[in-house]
Amino acid sequence: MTQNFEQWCSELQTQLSRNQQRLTPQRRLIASVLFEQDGHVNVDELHQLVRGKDSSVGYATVYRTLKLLQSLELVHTNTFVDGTARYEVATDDDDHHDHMICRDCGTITEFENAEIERLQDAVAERLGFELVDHRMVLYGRCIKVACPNKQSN
Amino acid sequence: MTQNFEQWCSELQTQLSRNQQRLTPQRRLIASVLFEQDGHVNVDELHQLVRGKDSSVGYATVYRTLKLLQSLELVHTNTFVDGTARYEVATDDDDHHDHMICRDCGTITEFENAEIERLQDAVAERLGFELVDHRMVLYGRCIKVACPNKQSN
DNA sequence: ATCCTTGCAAATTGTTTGCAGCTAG
DNA sequence: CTAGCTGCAAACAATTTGCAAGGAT
Repeated sequence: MTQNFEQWCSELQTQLSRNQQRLTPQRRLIASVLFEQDGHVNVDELHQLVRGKDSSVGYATVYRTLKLLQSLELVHTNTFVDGTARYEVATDDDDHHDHMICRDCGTITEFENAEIERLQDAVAERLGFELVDHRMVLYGRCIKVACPNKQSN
Repeated sequence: MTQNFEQWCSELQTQLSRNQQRLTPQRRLIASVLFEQDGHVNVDELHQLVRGKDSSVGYATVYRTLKLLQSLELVHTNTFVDGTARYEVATDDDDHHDHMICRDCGTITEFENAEIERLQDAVAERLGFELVDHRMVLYGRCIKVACPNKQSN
């Protein structure tokens, strides 16, 4: 996480005004909550959190804002185990990361691996493609008896 | 594809009877259509194909059968571009493959890369996990001007 | 006979959209 | 003012489930 909220948000601001769109209080709030969350929240969780600060914000606005942020490439989305899309702030393009998920407790751990990314490029090239993006998710179990990340749910 | 339908289906048969479940004509039909399809069909497409051979088979049965096959690890599921789950026959565990999708025409190409798999294992171990499974999807564009795999849809 | 399975339709779930009122610029 | 935005509720789409009838052992 190499940026702070203000930097990221002013980028948002810029992008929006470029298209005659507005940085409304709701959008700013949703963005800030998502940013400080810094995890992989789904719409429902995000909506709960946002409502904690402004109970008038509607579900649809959260959806629409996320879709907006996504189209501006300011957030990334991933659909992991359950069917729900999960969102996370997109930082600098370079530090792309992937995810490792514990089959026992569902905890999502991030990691980066430049070597794998190199090989992905090589694979794509061999297949005659220019690699644009990728998604990689590893599923596993903690080696320890009790998963150290075990959560209540 | 290292197996033929009969081999795969008798495995299914075995698994089913072990749980007092039955290999009904519908299940066999759905399985066979999925097998010969050997692609990445979604439920709707599969249902259409099945209906072509037996118009009485219901939508829910296709869903239930796929879920069943999935739980027996005889099919794998992946959700690519559109929101719909796509299914493919799981052959021997060893020849796991991943997917490369063309952003232009949506064609799904399969590939295997042992080197990447090795690195995935290494990453998981470093994070303190025993790697159980993974999903990797590469998104790209054909280098050629006109995508050779271009499809109508 | 028992109990798994089916087909249908209704119910759920996650997400999108239409619209009238509201609001930032 | 006047687009763009919001909240609500209704609409959608993918998938699941309840149930009565059908079928295999």
